[in-house]
Amino acid sequence: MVRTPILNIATVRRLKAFAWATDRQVERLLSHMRLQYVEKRTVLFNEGVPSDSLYLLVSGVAKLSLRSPDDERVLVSLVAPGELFGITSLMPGMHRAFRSEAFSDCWVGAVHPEVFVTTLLDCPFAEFSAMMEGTVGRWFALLYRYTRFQSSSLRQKLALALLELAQKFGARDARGTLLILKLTHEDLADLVGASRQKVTEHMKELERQQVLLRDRRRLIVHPDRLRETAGLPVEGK
Amino acid sequence: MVRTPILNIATVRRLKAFAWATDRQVERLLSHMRLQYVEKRTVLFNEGVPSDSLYLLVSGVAKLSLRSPDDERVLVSLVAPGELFGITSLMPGMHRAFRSEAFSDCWVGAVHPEVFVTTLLDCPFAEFSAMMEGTVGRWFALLYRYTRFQSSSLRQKLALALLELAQKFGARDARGTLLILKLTHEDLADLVGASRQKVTEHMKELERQQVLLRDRRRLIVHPDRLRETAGLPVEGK
DNA sequence: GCTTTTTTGTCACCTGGGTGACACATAAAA
DNA sequence: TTTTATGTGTCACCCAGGTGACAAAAAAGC
Repeated sequence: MVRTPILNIATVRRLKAFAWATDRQVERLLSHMRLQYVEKRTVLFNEGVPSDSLYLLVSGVAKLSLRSPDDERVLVSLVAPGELFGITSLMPGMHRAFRSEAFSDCWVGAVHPEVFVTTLLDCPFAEFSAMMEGTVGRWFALLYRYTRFQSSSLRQKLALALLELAQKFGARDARGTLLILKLTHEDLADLVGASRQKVTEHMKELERQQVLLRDRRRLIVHPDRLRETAGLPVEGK
Repeated sequence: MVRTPILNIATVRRLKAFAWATDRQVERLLSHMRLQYVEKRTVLFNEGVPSDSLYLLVSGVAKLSLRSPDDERVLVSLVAPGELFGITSLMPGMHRAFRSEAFSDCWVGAVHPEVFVTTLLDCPFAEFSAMMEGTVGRWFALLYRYTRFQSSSLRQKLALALLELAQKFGARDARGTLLILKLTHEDLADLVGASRQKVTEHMKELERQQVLLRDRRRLIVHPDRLRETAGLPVEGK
C-alpha cells in the first residue's frame, strides 16, 4: 500500500528545492507537475533518448548510470530527495546522457522544461536554453568524457581524449582530421591520467593500426577509427 | 611583436561564439569586454579563488588543470578559441574549480558575469545564478569528483564517494554522520569503478582506522577523517 | 521457526599500467 | 655550426587492483 505524498509548498520548502523561488512561483510550478510513483529498479529514462522532461525527486533514491564499452553499468550518481535531475532537457535538442532508474521506490514529479524555466525565470526558454548550451555545455562534455574514462583502458581513454581534441582543434585534411596543436606525449599523459611512457607505447600502436599518423609534431587522426577503439558507437552504425 | 586582434562582431561570428545572440547584444557585450594578452604558461586564475570574471578565448589555447592529492597536475581540459571558460562565475559565491593558464600565447576577453547575463538574457543575474546552481550545480559536483578520481587510489576514491553520499544522505548522529541509505559493497564498487572484493577490503580497513563504522547495514561516517583519507583539505585547516 | 538468496570476508593468482633508466631524435639556442 | 634542452622509443621490474572461488554471515521469504 502506497500513500500518495502531498506536494505543496510546505513539502517543497522542507525538501529545500527551489529555495530561491517565491511561493507564487513554486505554486504555479507545482500545478504543472505530474507526480508519479516509480517502483524500485524501474527505468525512468534511458541514455540516448531525446530529453523532454525535467524531474524533481520527491522521495526515495534515484540512480544515474551509464553503459560502458564492455557492457557494464557505471553508477554515476545517486539522487537525493529535493534534487532536480534529467537536466539535459534544459539544453536544446540534447539526448539523455545517463540512464535513470529508481534505486528504491520513489515519488517523482515531472515538469516540462519550458514551463520550468518560464515560471521561475520569466525569460524565453529558447534563449535560456541556448545560453546553457553555450556556457555549461562544455562542462557537460567533460563530465561525459570523465564518466566514460571510469571503465576504460588506457587505449580507450586516449582515443576518447583525441576525439575531443579533434572536435575542438581539428581541421579537415586529405588524410583525415589534422590537429592544429602541438601536443607532447606528456600533455596527453596528463590529460588521460597516465604515464608518459605508456602513452608513447599506445600512440605507436595506434599509428601502426592506422588510427592516426604523424606529420612532424602534428597529429592527423581518423575519427571513425578512434570512435571504434574508444568503444563508442560509430556514426552511421 | 604582438598584433592586437580586432574584437568586433565579424570576429565573434567567425569564432562561432554567442551564435544565438543578436548583433546588438553581441555589440553591447563587446563594449564591456576587457581584452588582454596572456603569455604562454601565465596563470589566469587559480583553483580556490573567488570567481568574478567570465572569459572568452579569442585566440590561442588555454588549459584547465587541477592539483591532485599527491601534488601532481591533472590536465582537465584544453580550451579552444571561441569557447567561454571560468563558468563558475555564473553561480553564486562559487570559487574556481580549476586553475586556468595559457597553453600557448592567448588573447582573452573578460566580462563581468552580471553584464554577460543581463546583456544576453534580459533577466536578473541573481535569479539566473540561483537557477544555475539548482540545476547544473549537481553536474558540477560530479565533474569535481570525477576529475579528482583521475589521480586517486581506490581508498581515496572511496572516501570521496562516501563524502558525497554523506552530504546528500547524511543525518547527524551521536557517533558521526549516519547514511540513511542501504548500500551494498557492490553499489559502492560500481560508484567508484572498482571490484566488489577490493571495496570490501578497503571498507574493513577504513573501519579499523575508525574513519567509519557500521550499525547493521547502515554506515556511520566521520567526514573530517574521510576528507583526510581522500587527500582533501580538512575544514578549518 | 526454517530455507533460500544476497551480501560479506578472504584467499591465491594474474595483468595493466606505474617507475626508473638510458639511448636516440628533434628542436631551440648560441 | 655546435651546444643544450626537450621529446620519443624501449627496456626490466614492481604493485595496485582485477578475477575466480568459496565459506561464513545476514537478510528476505515462507
